[in-house]
Amino acid sequence: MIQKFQTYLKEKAGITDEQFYLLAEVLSTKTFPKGQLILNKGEVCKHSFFVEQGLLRSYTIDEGGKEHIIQFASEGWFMSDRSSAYFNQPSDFFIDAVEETNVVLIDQDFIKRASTMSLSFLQFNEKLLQNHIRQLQKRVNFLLAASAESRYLNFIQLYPDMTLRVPQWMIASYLGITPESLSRVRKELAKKNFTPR
Amino acid sequence: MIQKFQTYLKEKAGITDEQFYLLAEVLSTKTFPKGQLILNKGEVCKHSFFVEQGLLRSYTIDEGGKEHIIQFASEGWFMSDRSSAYFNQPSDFFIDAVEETNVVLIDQDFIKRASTMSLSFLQFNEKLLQNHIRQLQKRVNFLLAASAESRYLNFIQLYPDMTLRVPQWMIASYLGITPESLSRVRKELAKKNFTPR
DNA sequence: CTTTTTTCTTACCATACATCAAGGTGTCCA
DNA sequence: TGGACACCTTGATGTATGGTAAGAAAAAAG
Repeated sequence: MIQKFQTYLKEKAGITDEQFYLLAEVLSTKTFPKGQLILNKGEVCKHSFFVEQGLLRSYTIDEGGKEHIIQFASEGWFMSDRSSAYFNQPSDFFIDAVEETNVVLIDQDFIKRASTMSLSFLQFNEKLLQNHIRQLQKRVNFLLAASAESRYLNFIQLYPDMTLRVPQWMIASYLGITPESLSRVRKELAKKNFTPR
Repeated sequence: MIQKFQTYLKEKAGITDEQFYLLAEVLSTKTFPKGQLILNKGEVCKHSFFVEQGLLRSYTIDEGGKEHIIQFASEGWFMSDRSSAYFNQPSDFFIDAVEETNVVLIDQDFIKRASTMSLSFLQFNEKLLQNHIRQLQKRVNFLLAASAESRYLNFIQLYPDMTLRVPQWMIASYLGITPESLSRVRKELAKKNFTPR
């Protein structure tokens, strides 16, 4: 199943159906059951995963054994350890499937082919990187500046779908607080008659 | 003064002296006195600044009037609001000069010319973006996972020069703690006979 | 369905870090 | 050269968030 990916590339990167047909040679898909580990820390990340259906997360584990979620990716998003793939270095983090997930596997070969084939793909790729930087910078700023409560409010505004699909303790981990604290934050918000959804 | 920039481009991006000569047309330099505001929040960032000499910082200011430092840039580093420049959007943050600073002004025109002129420049540019992402991701991870003390230790290890040139309250701001807390963290480290430098 | 496991909540207490306030040290420059 | 100003330190106290533990609720498994 690579439909969404094809549509995505057509809309965002100007890849025609003919071009996609040629590129598809080096594409494959894979389905991971819920909970499946996809990238282990220390491994070199060989692929970027485009999520057709399902939900992935990347995370680190600290010395105390605590998980810290770096990123989620649901339908129409990419997941990868970019640094690991690009610099061919062991990955700093783990990737696994939060739900059963169907992905398109994208390797360096695909990127090269697509870049040579289409200028707009090259530009699209840069745009992806620029967007990633912007998103990370905003997150750093929030972690520096905002309270647990406003980080949570920001999260549910940015990712309303995640809020419904992901267990709360993962959201807490993404926000940099404990599940207990998030529970308390939500209780406080409820008091102030805040209703999500 | 654009010597360092020329050397930098030669070494890192494979730009020859002849190429540089051609590109230099669209370059200019500027010197900012200590404390000078270079980019105001809300302005569109038109340039990337290559620091020849001196030190810049970018930061946000929250509703409470508190500053949060996003990044430092000393000799041989770039400073910019990439997102603002790339997406032509108002900047989210401020940039100013921590010391008197001499910069090379780089605009989109330069990037375009250099990219057309040299494939290796194009690649170099992507590498810059990839590096930026890696650095930001590590920072997010530290903010999620590490205590004030270990964030500080990490900082002085990564940026020993900054530690000497930048007032402590700015380091505290970068780390996401108050100057008072940083002072106490240092006191504790001194007790454990930790000696920087 | 019933059982088992995971997730969420709540209460109590602990702690890291913030805030406020004051005093000390250095640096700049009039 | 002396005082204004920026920076750093320290102490007393406050607060947001963490840790632990237990039970409730929900979800997954059998």
